[in-house]
Amino acid sequence: MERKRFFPKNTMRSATTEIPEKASAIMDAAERRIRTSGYNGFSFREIATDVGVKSSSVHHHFPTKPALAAAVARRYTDRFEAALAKAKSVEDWRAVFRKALVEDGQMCLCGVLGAESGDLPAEVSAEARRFFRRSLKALGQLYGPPSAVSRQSALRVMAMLEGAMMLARTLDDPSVFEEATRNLP
Amino acid sequence: MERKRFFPKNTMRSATTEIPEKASAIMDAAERRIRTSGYNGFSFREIATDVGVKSSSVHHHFPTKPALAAAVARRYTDRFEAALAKAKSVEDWRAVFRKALVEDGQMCLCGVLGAESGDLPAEVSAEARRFFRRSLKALGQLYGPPSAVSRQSALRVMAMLEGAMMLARTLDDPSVFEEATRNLP
DNA sequence: GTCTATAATTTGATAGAC
DNA sequence: GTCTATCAAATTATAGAC
Repeated sequence: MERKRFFPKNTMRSATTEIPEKASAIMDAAERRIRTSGYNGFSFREIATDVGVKSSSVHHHFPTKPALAAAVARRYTDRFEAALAKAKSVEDWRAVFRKALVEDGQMCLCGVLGAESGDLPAEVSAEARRFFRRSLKALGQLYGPPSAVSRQSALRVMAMLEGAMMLARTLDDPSVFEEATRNLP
Repeated sequence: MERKRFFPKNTMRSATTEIPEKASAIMDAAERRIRTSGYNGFSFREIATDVGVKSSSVHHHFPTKPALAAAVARRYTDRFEAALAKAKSVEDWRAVFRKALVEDGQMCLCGVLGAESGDLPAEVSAEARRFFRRSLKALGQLYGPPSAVSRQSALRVMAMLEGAMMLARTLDDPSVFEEATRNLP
Protein backbone atom coordinates (compact mmCIF):
# COMPACT_ATOMS: atom_id res chain seq x y z
CA MET A 1 0.00 0.00 0.00
CA GLU A 2 1.71 3.09 -1.23
CA ARG A 3 1.40 6.35 0.56
CA LYS A 4 0.75 9.51 -1.32
CA ARG A 5 3.92 10.98 -2.76
CA PHE A 6 4.96 14.58 -2.73
CA PHE A 7 6.90 14.02 -5.93
CA PRO A 8 6.20 11.79 -8.91
CA LYS A 9 8.03 8.49 -8.54
CA ASN A 10 10.58 9.19 -11.26
CA THR A 11 11.82 12.41 -9.80
CA MET A 12 12.17 11.36 -6.17
CA ARG A 13 15.45 12.55 -4.80
CA SER A 14 17.62 10.70 -2.34
CA ALA A 15 18.12 12.69 0.82
CA THR A 16 21.88 12.81 0.50
CA THR A 17 22.70 13.12 -3.18
CA GLU A 18 19.79 14.79 -4.98
CA ILE A 19 20.30 12.36 -7.84
CA PRO A 20 17.40 10.47 -9.47
CA GLU A 21 17.18 6.84 -8.43
CA LYS A 22 17.97 5.41 -11.82
CA ALA A 23 20.94 7.67 -12.44
CA SER A 24 22.17 6.68 -8.99
CA ALA A 25 21.95 3.00 -9.84
CA ILE A 26 23.84 3.61 -13.05
CA MET A 27 26.55 5.44 -11.16
CA ASP A 28 26.74 2.59 -8.62
CA ALA A 29 27.37 0.11 -11.39
CA ALA A 30 29.89 2.35 -13.13
CA GLU A 31 31.75 3.00 -9.90
CA ARG A 32 32.09 -0.69 -9.20
CA ARG A 33 33.33 -1.40 -12.70
CA ILE A 34 35.84 1.45 -12.72
CA ARG A 35 37.21 0.50 -9.31
CA THR A 36 37.77 -3.00 -10.64
CA SER A 37 38.97 -2.45 -14.21
CA GLY A 38 39.64 1.25 -14.67
CA TYR A 39 38.14 3.82 -17.00
CA ASN A 40 39.05 1.89 -20.13
CA GLY A 41 37.76 -1.32 -18.60
CA PHE A 42 34.04 -0.68 -18.60
CA SER A 43 31.40 -0.15 -21.29
CA PHE A 44 27.94 1.33 -21.45
CA ARG A 45 26.55 -2.06 -22.32
CA GLU A 46 27.98 -3.67 -19.21
CA ILE A 47 26.60 -0.91 -17.05
CA ALA A 48 23.22 -1.24 -18.75
CA THR A 49 23.17 -4.98 -18.13
CA ASP A 50 24.14 -4.49 -14.49
CA VAL A 51 21.25 -2.08 -13.97
CA GLY A 52 18.77 -3.99 -16.11
CA VAL A 53 18.23 -1.53 -18.94
CA LYS A 54 19.56 -0.94 -22.45
CA SER A 55 22.67 1.06 -23.20
CA SER A 56 20.63 3.79 -24.90
CA SER A 57 18.90 4.36 -21.57
CA VAL A 58 22.27 4.91 -19.92
CA HIS A 59 23.00 7.54 -22.55
CA HIS A 60 19.74 9.22 -21.65
CA HIS A 61 21.07 9.84 -18.13
CA PHE A 62 24.71 10.47 -19.04
CA PRO A 63 25.39 11.69 -22.57
CA THR A 64 28.96 10.41 -22.89
CA LYS A 65 31.37 8.05 -21.20
CA PRO A 66 33.59 10.86 -19.89
CA ALA A 67 30.49 12.57 -18.45
CA LEU A 68 29.47 9.40 -16.62
CA ALA A 69 32.94 8.77 -15.24
CA ALA A 70 33.32 12.38 -14.15
CA ALA A 71 29.96 12.29 -12.37
CA VAL A 72 30.95 9.07 -10.61
CA ALA A 73 34.24 10.57 -9.50
CA ARG A 74 32.55 13.72 -8.24
CA ARG A 75 30.07 11.72 -6.17
CA TYR A 76 32.90 9.55 -4.88
CA THR A 77 34.77 12.62 -3.67
CA ASP A 78 31.63 13.97 -1.97
CA ARG A 79 31.05 10.70 -0.13
CA PHE A 80 34.68 10.38 0.81
CA GLU A 81 34.71 13.83 2.33
CA ALA A 82 31.47 13.17 4.18
CA ALA A 83 32.86 9.95 5.63
CA LEU A 84 35.96 11.75 6.89
CA ALA A 85 34.44 15.08 7.86
CA LYS A 86 34.73 14.25 11.54
CA ALA A 87 38.01 12.37 11.33
CA LYS A 88 40.18 13.11 14.34
CA SER A 89 43.28 11.13 13.47
CA VAL A 90 45.04 9.38 10.67
CA GLU A 91 43.64 6.12 12.02
CA ASP A 92 40.19 7.23 10.90
CA TRP A 93 41.56 7.66 7.39
CA ARG A 94 43.22 4.30 7.51
CA ALA A 95 39.94 2.72 8.60
CA VAL A 96 38.08 4.10 5.57
CA PHE A 97 40.63 2.69 3.15
CA ARG A 98 40.73 -0.62 4.98
CA LYS A 99 36.98 -0.95 4.86
CA ALA A 100 36.88 -0.38 1.10
CA LEU A 101 39.64 -2.89 0.54
CA VAL A 102 38.67 -5.64 2.95
CA GLU A 103 34.88 -5.44 3.09
CA ASP A 104 34.16 -4.35 -0.47
CA GLY A 105 37.28 -5.71 -2.14
CA GLN A 106 37.64 -2.48 -4.05
CA MET A 107 40.36 0.00 -4.87
CA CYS A 108 40.11 3.73 -4.32
CA LEU A 109 38.30 5.02 -7.41
CA CYS A 110 40.65 7.94 -7.87
CA GLY A 111 43.69 5.78 -7.26
CA VAL A 112 42.67 3.66 -10.22
CA LEU A 113 41.92 6.70 -12.37
CA GLY A 114 45.20 8.27 -11.29
CA ALA A 115 47.17 5.24 -12.40
CA GLU A 116 45.84 5.52 -15.93
CA SER A 117 45.59 9.31 -15.87
CA GLY A 118 48.13 9.53 -18.68
CA ASP A 119 45.43 9.67 -21.33
CA LEU A 120 42.14 10.09 -19.58
CA PRO A 121 39.52 12.51 -20.94
CA ALA A 122 40.23 15.94 -19.46
CA GLU A 123 37.02 16.10 -17.44
CA VAL A 124 37.81 12.76 -15.80
CA SER A 125 41.42 13.44 -14.87
CA ALA A 126 40.27 16.82 -13.54
CA GLU A 127 38.01 15.03 -11.06
CA ALA A 128 40.82 12.72 -9.95
CA ARG A 129 43.06 15.74 -9.42
CA ARG A 130 40.34 17.47 -7.45
CA PHE A 131 39.92 14.43 -5.22
CA PHE A 132 43.58 14.40 -4.26
CA ARG A 133 43.88 18.17 -3.83
CA ARG A 134 40.95 18.23 -1.45
CA SER A 135 41.99 15.07 0.37
CA LEU A 136 45.51 16.36 0.90
CA LYS A 137 44.17 19.60 2.28
CA ALA A 138 41.87 17.83 4.73
CA LEU A 139 44.54 15.33 5.71
CA GLY A 140 47.08 18.08 6.26
CA GLN A 141 44.80 19.73 8.81
CA LEU A 142 45.31 16.75 11.09
CA TYR A 143 48.94 17.87 11.34
CA GLY A 144 48.32 21.50 12.24
CA PRO A 145 47.93 24.71 10.25
CA PRO A 146 49.02 24.74 6.61
CA SER A 147 52.81 24.51 6.34
CA ALA A 148 55.52 22.64 4.51
CA VAL A 149 55.58 20.11 7.33
CA SER A 150 51.85 19.42 7.44
CA ARG A 151 51.80 19.18 3.66
CA GLN A 152 54.58 16.63 3.65
CA SER A 153 52.82 14.55 6.29
CA ALA A 154 49.65 14.55 4.21
CA LEU A 155 51.53 13.52 1.07
CA ARG A 156 53.30 10.71 2.88
CA VAL A 157 50.11 9.29 4.37
CA MET A 158 48.12 9.57 1.16
CA ALA A 159 50.88 7.93 -0.87
CA MET A 160 51.14 5.17 1.69
CA LEU A 161 47.41 4.45 1.81
CA GLU A 162 47.02 4.42 -1.97
CA GLY A 163 50.17 2.40 -2.55
CA ALA A 164 49.32 -0.10 0.17
CA MET A 165 45.87 -0.59 -1.30
CA MET A 166 47.27 -1.30 -4.73
CA LEU A 167 49.88 -3.68 -3.31
CA ALA A 168 47.34 -5.57 -1.23
CA ARG A 169 45.04 -5.99 -4.16
CA THR A 170 47.75 -7.08 -6.57
CA LEU A 171 49.12 -9.60 -4.09
CA ASP A 172 45.57 -10.55 -3.14
CA ASP A 173 46.49 -10.32 0.54
CA PRO A 174 44.75 -7.85 2.87
CA SER A 175 47.46 -8.28 5.49
CA VAL A 176 49.76 -6.41 3.11
CA PHE A 177 47.66 -3.33 3.71
CA GLU A 178 47.72 -3.82 7.47
CA GLU A 179 51.49 -4.28 7.57
CA ALA A 180 52.33 -1.43 5.25
CA THR A 181 50.12 1.09 7.02
CA ARG A 182 50.82 0.13 10.63
CA ASN A 183 51.89 3.06 12.82
CA LEU A 184 51.37 5.82 10.31
CA PRO A 185 52.96 9.16 11.32
CA MET B 1 79.99 -1.42 -45.10
CA GLU B 2 78.55 -4.31 -43.17
CA ARG B 3 80.72 -6.86 -41.58
CA LYS B 4 79.98 -10.52 -41.98
CA ARG B 5 77.31 -11.69 -39.59
CA PHE B 6 77.36 -14.83 -37.52
CA PHE B 7 73.59 -14.90 -37.55
CA PRO B 8 71.11 -13.94 -40.24
CA LYS B 9 69.90 -10.39 -39.70
CA ASN B 10 66.43 -11.37 -38.61
CA THR B 11 67.57 -13.55 -35.79
CA MET B 12 70.24 -11.32 -34.31
CA ARG B 13 69.91 -11.19 -30.58
CA SER B 14 70.48 -8.19 -28.39
CA ALA B 15 73.24 -8.80 -25.90
CA THR B 16 71.08 -8.26 -22.84
CA THR B 17 67.65 -9.66 -23.64
CA GLU B 18 67.97 -12.39 -26.25
CA ILE B 19 64.87 -11.00 -27.94
CA PRO B 20 64.69 -10.37 -31.72
CA GLU B 21 64.97 -6.71 -32.65
CA LYS B 22 61.45 -6.37 -33.99
CA ALA B 23 59.84 -8.09 -31.07
CA SER B 24 61.83 -5.79 -28.83
CA ALA B 25 60.54 -2.69 -30.63
CA ILE B 26 57.00 -3.98 -30.29
CA MET B 27 57.51 -4.50 -26.58
CA ASP B 28 58.95 -1.01 -26.25
CA ALA B 29 55.84 0.49 -27.80
CA ALA B 30 53.52 -1.69 -25.75
CA GLU B 31 55.33 -0.84 -22.54
CA ARG B 32 55.03 2.87 -23.18
CA ARG B 33 51.33 2.56 -23.95
CA ILE B 34 50.55 0.41 -20.93
CA ARG B 35 52.46 2.70 -18.57
CA THR B 36 50.40 5.59 -19.89
CA SER B 37 46.92 4.12 -20.30
CA GLY B 38 46.90 0.70 -18.71
CA TYR B 39 46.24 -2.75 -20.12
CA ASN B 40 42.79 -1.85 -21.43
CA GLY B 41 44.14 1.38 -22.90
CA PHE B 42 46.21 0.05 -25.77
CA SER B 43 45.46 -1.86 -28.96
CA PHE B 44 47.43 -3.95 -31.43
CA ARG B 45 46.78 -1.37 -34.11
CA GLU B 46 48.26 1.45 -32.06
CA ILE B 47 51.34 -0.61 -31.32
CA ALA B 48 51.66 -1.53 -34.99
CA THR B 49 51.48 2.12 -36.00
CA ASP B 50 54.08 3.08 -33.40
CA VAL B 51 56.48 0.48 -34.76
CA GLY B 52 55.64 1.04 -38.41
CA VAL B 53 54.08 -2.32 -39.28
CA LYS B 54 50.58 -3.77 -39.57
CA SER B 55 48.70 -5.29 -36.66
CA SER B 56 48.90 -8.75 -38.20
CA SER B 57 52.68 -8.48 -37.92
CA VAL B 58 52.36 -7.79 -34.23
CA HIS B 59 50.29 -10.96 -33.91
CA HIS B 60 53.06 -12.83 -35.64
CA HIS B 61 55.41 -11.97 -32.74
CA PHE B 62 52.88 -12.16 -29.94
CA PRO B 63 49.83 -14.34 -30.56
CA THR B 64 47.45 -12.60 -28.16
CA LYS B 65 47.12 -9.40 -26.20
CA PRO B 66 47.60 -11.10 -22.82
CA ALA B 67 50.74 -12.80 -24.17
CA LEU B 68 52.19 -9.45 -25.27
CA ALA B 69 51.38 -7.73 -21.99
CA ALA B 70 52.79 -10.62 -19.98
CA ALA B 71 56.02 -10.59 -22.00
CA VAL B 72 56.34 -6.84 -21.48
CA ALA B 73 55.82 -7.20 -17.74
CA ARG B 74 58.36 -10.01 -17.54
CA ARG B 75 61.00 -7.96 -19.35
CA TYR B 76 60.16 -4.96 -17.15
CA THR B 77 60.79 -7.02 -14.03
CA ASP B 78 64.09 -8.30 -15.41
CA ARG B 79 65.32 -4.79 -16.17
CA PHE B 80 64.11 -3.46 -12.86
CA GLU B 81 66.02 -6.12 -10.99
CA ALA B 82 69.13 -5.52 -13.06
CA ALA B 83 68.98 -1.80 -12.35
CA LEU B 84 68.74 -2.44 -8.62
CA ALA B 85 70.99 -5.46 -8.33
CA LYS B 86 73.73 -3.40 -6.72
CA ALA B 87 71.46 -1.11 -4.72
CA LYS B 88 72.97 -0.35 -1.33
CA SER B 89 70.25 1.79 0.17
CA VAL B 90 66.66 2.80 -0.21
CA GLU B 91 67.89 5.99 -1.87
CA ASP B 92 68.96 3.91 -4.86
CA TRP B 93 65.43 2.59 -5.12
CA ARG B 94 64.00 6.06 -4.83
CA ALA B 95 66.33 7.23 -7.61
CA VAL B 96 65.05 4.58 -10.02
CA PHE B 97 61.44 5.55 -9.45
CA ARG B 98 62.26 9.24 -9.67
CA LYS B 99 64.07 8.79 -12.95
CA ALA B 100 61.12 6.97 -14.52
CA LEU B 101 58.72 9.62 -13.34
CA VAL B 102 60.70 12.79 -13.98
CA GLU B 103 62.83 11.92 -17.00
CA ASP B 104 60.47 9.57 -18.79
CA GLY B 105 57.19 10.87 -17.39
CA GLN B 106 56.04 7.31 -16.88
CA MET B 107 54.40 5.27 -14.17
CA CYS B 108 55.70 1.96 -12.88
CA LEU B 109 54.35 -0.62 -15.32
CA CYS B 110 53.30 -3.00 -12.59
CA GLY B 111 51.80 -0.20 -10.53
CA VAL B 112 49.46 0.55 -13.41
CA LEU B 113 48.67 -3.12 -13.95
CA GLY B 114 48.15 -3.56 -10.23
CA ALA B 115 45.61 -0.75 -10.11
CA GLU B 116 43.43 -2.48 -12.68
CA SER B 117 44.35 -5.99 -11.58
CA GLY B 118 40.72 -6.65 -10.66
CA ASP B 119 39.96 -8.22 -14.02
CA LEU B 120 43.23 -8.65 -15.84
CA PRO B 121 43.94 -11.84 -17.81
CA ALA B 122 45.46 -14.35 -15.40
CA GLU B 123 48.87 -14.44 -17.11
CA VAL B 124 49.14 -10.66 -16.86
CA SER B 125 48.16 -10.27 -13.23
CA ALA B 126 50.51 -13.15 -12.43
CA GLU B 127 53.42 -11.11 -13.81
CA ALA B 128 52.41 -8.06 -11.77
CA ARG B 129 52.25 -10.24 -8.67
CA ARG B 130 55.65 -11.70 -9.47
CA PHE B 131 57.14 -8.21 -9.83
CA PHE B 132 56.01 -7.17 -6.38
CA ARG B 133 56.93 -10.43 -4.68
CA ARG B 134 60.47 -10.25 -6.00
CA SER B 135 60.82 -6.53 -5.40
CA LEU B 136 59.66 -6.85 -1.82
CA LYS B 137 62.13 -9.63 -1.22
CA ALA B 138 65.04 -7.62 -2.63
CA LEU B 139 63.96 -4.47 -0.84
CA GLY B 140 63.63 -6.32 2.46
CA GLN B 141 67.24 -7.43 2.24
CA LEU B 142 68.29 -3.81 2.69
CA TYR B 143 66.81 -4.08 6.18
CA GLY B 144 68.57 -7.21 7.30
CA PRO B 145 67.75 -10.92 7.18
CA PRO B 146 64.17 -11.97 6.49
CA SER B 147 61.93 -11.10 9.42
CA ALA B 148 58.62 -9.46 10.21
CA VAL B 149 60.45 -6.17 10.67
CA SER B 150 62.35 -6.23 7.38
CA ARG B 151 59.19 -7.30 5.59
CA GLN B 152 57.25 -4.42 7.04
CA SER B 153 59.94 -1.95 6.02
CA ALA B 154 59.89 -3.25 2.47
CA LEU B 155 56.10 -3.01 2.30
CA ARG B 156 56.13 0.53 3.62
CA VAL B 157 58.77 1.73 1.17
CA MET B 158 57.20 0.00 -1.81
CA ALA B 159 53.74 1.36 -0.98
CA MET B 160 55.20 4.82 -0.56
CA LEU B 161 57.11 4.80 -3.84
CA GLU B 162 54.18 3.47 -5.84
CA GLY B 163 51.66 5.75 -4.18
CA ALA B 164 53.88 8.80 -4.52
CA MET B 165 54.37 8.09 -8.20
CA MET B 166 50.65 7.87 -8.81
CA LEU B 167 50.01 11.04 -6.82
CA ALA B 168 52.69 12.99 -8.63
CA ARG B 169 51.39 11.94 -12.00
CA THR B 170 47.74 12.67 -11.18
CA LEU B 171 48.61 16.10 -9.79
CA ASP B 172 51.07 16.60 -12.63
CA ASP B 173 53.69 17.80 -10.15
CA PRO B 174 57.02 15.97 -9.72
CA SER B 175 57.69 17.78 -6.45
CA VAL B 176 54.87 15.70 -4.98
CA PHE B 177 57.08 12.65 -5.41
CA GLU B 178 60.07 14.39 -3.84
CA GLU B 179 58.09 15.58 -0.84
CA ALA B 180 56.26 12.34 -0.23
CA THR B 181 59.38 10.18 -0.40
CA ARG B 182 61.83 12.43 1.46
CA ASN B 183 63.63 10.66 4.30
CA LEU B 184 62.36 7.17 3.70
CA PRO B 185 63.00 4.77 6.59
C1' DG C 1 12.41 7.13 -19.76
C1' DT C 2 12.89 3.12 -22.12
C1' DC C 3 12.86 0.70 -26.09
C1' DT C 4 14.42 -0.97 -31.17
C1' DA C 5 17.29 -0.16 -34.72
C1' DT C 6 21.22 1.37 -36.57
C1' DA C 7 25.39 4.05 -37.73
C1' DA C 8 30.33 4.47 -37.68
C1' DT C 9 34.39 2.95 -35.75
C1' DT C 10 37.53 -0.03 -33.35
C1' DT C 11 38.76 -4.27 -31.43
C1' DG C 12 41.43 -8.94 -31.23
C1' DA C 13 42.34 -12.32 -34.26
C1' DT C 14 42.94 -15.39 -38.68
C1' DA C 15 43.85 -16.94 -43.68
C1' DG C 16 46.70 -16.88 -47.26
C1' DA C 17 49.69 -14.48 -50.90
C1' DC C 18 54.36 -12.95 -51.40
C1' DG D 1 58.11 -11.77 -41.51
C1' DT D 2 55.17 -8.68 -43.53
C1' DC D 3 51.49 -7.71 -46.19
C1' DT D 4 46.19 -7.45 -47.81
C1' DA D 5 41.88 -8.80 -46.83
C1' DT D 6 38.63 -10.14 -43.91
C1' DC D 7 35.89 -11.59 -39.86
C1' DA D 8 32.91 -11.49 -35.81
C1' DA D 9 32.27 -9.00 -31.99
C1' DA D 10 32.23 -4.91 -29.28
C1' DT D 11 32.39 0.04 -28.82
C1' DT D 12 30.28 4.92 -28.29
C1' DA D 13 26.64 7.28 -29.80
C1' DT D 14 22.14 8.84 -32.19
C1' DA D 15 17.24 8.79 -34.22
C1' DG D 16 12.80 8.01 -33.50
C1' DA D 17 8.66 5.11 -31.93
C1' DC D 18 5.99 4.26 -27.82
